[in-house]
Amino acid sequence: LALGNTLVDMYAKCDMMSAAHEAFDRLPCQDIVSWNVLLAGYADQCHLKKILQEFKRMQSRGVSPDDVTYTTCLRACCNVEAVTEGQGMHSEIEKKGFFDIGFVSSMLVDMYAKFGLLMEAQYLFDKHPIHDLCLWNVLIAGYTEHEQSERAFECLKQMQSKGVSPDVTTLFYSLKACGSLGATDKGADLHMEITKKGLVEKDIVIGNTLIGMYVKCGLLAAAHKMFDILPFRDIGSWNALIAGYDELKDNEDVFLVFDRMLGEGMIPDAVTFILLLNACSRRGLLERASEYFEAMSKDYGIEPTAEHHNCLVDLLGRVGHLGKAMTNITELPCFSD
RNA sequence: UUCGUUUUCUAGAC
Repeated sequence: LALGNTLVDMYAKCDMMSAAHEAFDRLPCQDIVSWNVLLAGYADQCHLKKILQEFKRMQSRGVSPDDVTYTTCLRACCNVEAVTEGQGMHSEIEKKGFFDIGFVSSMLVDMYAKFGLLMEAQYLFDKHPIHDLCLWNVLIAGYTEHEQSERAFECLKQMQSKGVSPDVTTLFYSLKACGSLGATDKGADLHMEITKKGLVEKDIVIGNTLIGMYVKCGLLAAAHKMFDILPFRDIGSWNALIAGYDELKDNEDVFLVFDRMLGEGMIPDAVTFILLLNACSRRGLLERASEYFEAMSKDYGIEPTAEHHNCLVDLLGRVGHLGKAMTNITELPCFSD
């Protein structure tokens, strides 16, 4: 049975849900793990209805949900912002006494935080007996992502005073909080701490986040210096720098950064083109935008998404071509947004 | 055998 469960899990993780379901049906009997891996597959695919349906079905077959089941269902609710369903799961969790389990509670707090229901998130955090690193992180992330970075800092302080030391995730959000508050000094402190721990060498993402932090603080020179001292650079590093030049320089230097990037053999991604198109939009450069838009799919095989079209429509509107903007909108494969 | 937090873009107007 363990082997069969692994098979279902493998299909589910490859997003092959029909194969997963088939493998599931072929099992001699379905235990709690079988159901859990099936549900996890649907959770990742954002099929909430399907999940709730299977969740009911497992119970009607006499299998009662465990802590893993609830964490999975919460993740599904979180993914599709299903507040009511999430609250329903929450009350079942409390009734069955699963709340104290670390995985369950951090998912629960994370869900409420992502919904922007931070009072509820904080309340649950406070009443939880054990504040592990992950529970702190979801709370800090919640405050940071909802314009309450001061509170994020308070949490960070409290966390450290309780002897829990920040990990990479904590530092990501702390840097983000510095950015949105323009807290340059705090940012520089964190930078030192990160350097001391040798994390810049270990994790490119943290270096990229530092670039972003300096940009948000309006310090382009510092951002550029950070970029220069990175041990190596990925597309995220370049994108962060391009974003910085876009935001902090009114001239066309941002395009020079892009050219330099190409010169160094880095391949742009979808985000790069959103940045470039936005940069053109702000500067009213219709010609250049059209060139980038064309090059994107032609030279790099990146299919334009709604975001890319948004940039173009915005630009067309800005330079007074509302008619063309309309044409662009109506020509979209789908105009759901 | 199954579960939790992880960077880079996300405007404009007021």
